[in-house]
Amino acid sequence: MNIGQAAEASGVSAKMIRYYEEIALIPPPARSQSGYRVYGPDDVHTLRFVRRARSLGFSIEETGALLALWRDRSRASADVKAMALKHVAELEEKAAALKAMAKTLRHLASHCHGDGRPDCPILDEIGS
Amino acid sequence: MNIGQAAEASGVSAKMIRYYEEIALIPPPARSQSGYRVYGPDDVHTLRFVRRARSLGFSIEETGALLALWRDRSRASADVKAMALKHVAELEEKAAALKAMAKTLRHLASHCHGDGRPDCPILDEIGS
DNA sequence: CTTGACCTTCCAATCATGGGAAGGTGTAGC
DNA sequence: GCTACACCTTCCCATGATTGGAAGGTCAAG
Repeated sequence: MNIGQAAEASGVSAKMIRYYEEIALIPPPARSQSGYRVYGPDDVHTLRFVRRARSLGFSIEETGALLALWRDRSRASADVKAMALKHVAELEEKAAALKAMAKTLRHLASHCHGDGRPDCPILDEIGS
Repeated sequence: MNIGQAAEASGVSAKMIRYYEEIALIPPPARSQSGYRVYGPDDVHTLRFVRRARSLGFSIEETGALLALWRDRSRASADVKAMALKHVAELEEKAAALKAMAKTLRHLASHCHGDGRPDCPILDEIGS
């Protein structure tokens, strides 16, 4: 299958497939006589793995590490678990930061009349 | 005061002050005879406003809009409140997305032995 | 009058992705 | 066989916010 069909089948855009190949996240696929990239089911499988890892918030570099673990049949599951839990902690930290921002801002907004008058504690507070 | 002192006083790095000026988020300051940027207390005040808006998660573009509202004494507080609440919603959406990722991953990790054996449901699930 | 801390501009890199140009290829219909 | 169109190739550029560094000018203290 060509890159467009692999994109369709994996949920990774053709652009990104080429990019992942360029940065060596995935191996270069076979080529047809005319130079077209040719993908097989295993390649699509790998691409789907990458897409899911990315959708779980892993960076491309982390995704590469996960891929290596995925392909290494002899790795210890403890390695994978450690990486996952470290990532969970990072995700929760980021989520908490965003929620703290939202909380602060919602608090400020609750003190703002929100009518036609110009006085607004939100801006007053940001600019104080 | 020079840019280094303005950076110190505002909490915005000298690099970013120059960048904000370049993209016209803030007005160009006065210049000394030798070409050094010269900042006054109002400039520092503006920079501090920018820093706080950024720390509340507003993009630079949104920060520019807030700055315009801040300087416009005749704006309606409703405009500010609407913008703030829209931003709160976006922040909460992003936080929820991160938490969903964390939850999924924590769930996967809870089913992983995390010992020396190779079988690991985390990778199995990502790659299925 | 030298040293060191500061300033200037310019250029490049980061991370992940998308957009588009210029040109080659594959296939369907006529 | 020719034409149209969808697809492929590589290459360069843009995003958003920030940091890093190089090359060179300025200022103040010793």
